[in-house]
Amino acid sequence: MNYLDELNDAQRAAVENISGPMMVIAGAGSGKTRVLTYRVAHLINNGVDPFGILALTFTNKAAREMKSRIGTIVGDGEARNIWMGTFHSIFARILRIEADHLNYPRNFTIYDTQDSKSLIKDIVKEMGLDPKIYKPGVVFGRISSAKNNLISPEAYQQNVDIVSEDHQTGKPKMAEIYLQYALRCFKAGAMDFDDLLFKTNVLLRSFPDILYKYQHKFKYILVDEYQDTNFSQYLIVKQLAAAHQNLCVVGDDAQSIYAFRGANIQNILNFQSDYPDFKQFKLEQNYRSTQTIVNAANSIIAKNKDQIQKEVWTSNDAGAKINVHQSFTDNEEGKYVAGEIFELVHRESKKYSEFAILYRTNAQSRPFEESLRKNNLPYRIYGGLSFYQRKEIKDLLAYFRLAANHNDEEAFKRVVNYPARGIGKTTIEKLTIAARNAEVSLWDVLKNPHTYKSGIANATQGKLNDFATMIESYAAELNSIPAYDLGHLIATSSGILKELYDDKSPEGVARYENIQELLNGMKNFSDQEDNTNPGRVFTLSDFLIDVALLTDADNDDDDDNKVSLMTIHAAKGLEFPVVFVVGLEENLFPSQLSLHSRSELEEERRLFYVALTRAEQIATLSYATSRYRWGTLTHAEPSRFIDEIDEKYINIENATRPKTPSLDFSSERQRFQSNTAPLFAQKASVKPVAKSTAPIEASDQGDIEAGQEVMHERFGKGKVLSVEGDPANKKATVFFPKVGQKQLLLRFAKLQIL
DNA sequence: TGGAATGATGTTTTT
DNA sequence: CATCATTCCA
Repeated sequence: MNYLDELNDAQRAAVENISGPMMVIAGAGSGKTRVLTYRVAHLINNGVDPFGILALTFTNKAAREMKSRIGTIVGDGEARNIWMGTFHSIFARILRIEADHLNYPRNFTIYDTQDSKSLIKDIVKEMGLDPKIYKPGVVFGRISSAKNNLISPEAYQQNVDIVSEDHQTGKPKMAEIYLQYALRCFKAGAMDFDDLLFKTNVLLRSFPDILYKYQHKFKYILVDEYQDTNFSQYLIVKQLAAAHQNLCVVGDDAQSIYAFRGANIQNILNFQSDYPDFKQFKLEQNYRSTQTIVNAANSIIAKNKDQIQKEVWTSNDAGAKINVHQSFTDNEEGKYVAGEIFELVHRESKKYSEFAILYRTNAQSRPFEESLRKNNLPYRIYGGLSFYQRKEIKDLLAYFRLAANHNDEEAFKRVVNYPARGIGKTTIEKLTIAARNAEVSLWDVLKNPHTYKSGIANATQGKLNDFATMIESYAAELNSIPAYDLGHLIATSSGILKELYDDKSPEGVARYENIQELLNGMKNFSDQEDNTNPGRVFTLSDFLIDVALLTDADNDDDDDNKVSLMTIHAAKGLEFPVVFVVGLEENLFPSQLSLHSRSELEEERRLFYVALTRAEQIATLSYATSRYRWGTLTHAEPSRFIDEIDEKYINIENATRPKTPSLDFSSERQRFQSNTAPLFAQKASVKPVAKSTAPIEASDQGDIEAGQEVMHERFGKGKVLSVEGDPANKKATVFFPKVGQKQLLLRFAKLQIL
């Protein structure tokens, strides 16, 4: 049981508390994952059946990693049987098992956001409403938040407050759209992301025997990132935990950053009233970051009103001050960050994977990509347009989906005429009209043109029949041959592969490669071994169950040595030695959409807190005074969040002369900027701070040879062991008592001979 | 019916 | 500035 020795008192207490309701408030970097992992292992070591443990995480990746770490303690065989995954994937699994209770097919389709919006667009059009008023994104958001608050279409329609609100915003038909949307999803045998939680609630509420079954199946329930659960998730957990009350929730109110999608911070604050006899554990010691970073982060979060009192502290070194860097444009910001990374890599032999660039919005990644590429710095972008959202991938997946579920209309519309097979707009229109009149699916009309009087010409009906025959031939193999074999067959015989192969444009080539990549992934999927069931064939049906809920973060090539670029949301739960938080400008971070209310601004502030606390050793904050936004150059003010950090933790890097009306954005300009005008001239609260340490005068690199004592800016005193390489690229191996042996390029390392 | 050209339109964050 | 969507032409 030596794993208990690896825990501090608070962590250990949480791990050893086996039964009853409990809440762990875990400050940033306080070893939350370790506690969760060890707690599950501890349960199993104390005789709890892994099949009876339900552990809900925020990402599939987190679940996978946790499972394998538990496996190293209790054995993989045991760990595999834990029900561990995201809310969405776990309850999708349960919904498939129980689908017939809800009159859904077992192999129901999961609509992603694109599918949902496309369906809403159709509905708005069919209802003859103005798509400018009923924008798909807005309508979808409204429906989504209704579902997350467990408001059914019927309840929505009857809710006076909601309906009058819709009238006030000029969208009186919202309730009807919601109703139609739910109906069409049902007819298509599809659930959207929110349905996976909503329908789970329906299932548990409407069928007491099913509720009973899962209550007694899951004797121990753990929920990670509890601060980011919404009402729908909260109620699922509450119902499931009601019988045994062995519920452990872990979270940090200071890191709640998903209120925009319905996450309710009240869930964490209300835990006490739901479970009056609960035990609370606070993890307050931070093992991740330097004192400077921890203290700076604390000084920021202190500005928020809504929070649970806690004191995050660390016994780590003080560490370097947080640099605050100003650029003139977004492009220069990119150059600056790439330059810093280049220098740290060469001067301190850091690995690329030790760096992260974090931004507020995905659109900000471009200048960083360019600069990194120019400097030959390998990088990986997380998020953005996910692999699975690319057109070519969605197209191929749509064939899979349609084979599994002929009523999946979003898939149908996507591929019925792609690649082009002479089924045009008018034909689709005829199909649609007939389908809506008879309240059946497009597929039904296609198969029975006479019954539904589609009025489609014979020649065209022939083409439709060919299409149907093709899809049905795929369907016949769905549960028999390996996923890869059928996937490859579909990609080829549908004509998609040829279509993309013939496109020799760079984008076309990239698309072709993406399809290949998907097929490679399917090959891996098909080839996996099921230890409990040797010889099992992993079919396309199996593949489809997983694929809808996969995200980019689940791609496993993160062992490479690359700089990470991602939004702060995507960085949650991760940590890096060196972090750049970029684009710290008013109206960008905090986002201008958040400025209307205190609670939204507080969420932005928590987001900033999350960003800063990702850093272990070095954190740099960066902003530009102007940047391209929707095509035009716009002026930007430094973010208020910079002002909010206690100034003793930051180091304002480059003072600049006052802004001039005539803007010259050439990079040359940086050379002029050494002048004296204080940064934030118009913001009285922050004053420029002198550099904490005098820069070390670099000695002429030619003089450095083995045996000498040298001084390094960051590593301190050291001894040169050897020097090698051609004169322009001399590399020295230096031993520093503080940090050990390092290889340094003399071109970059500012070494001073002592 | 299909493809190319032109216009409008929009940027928060994600399972 | 990009993507998308609609329109226009062959």
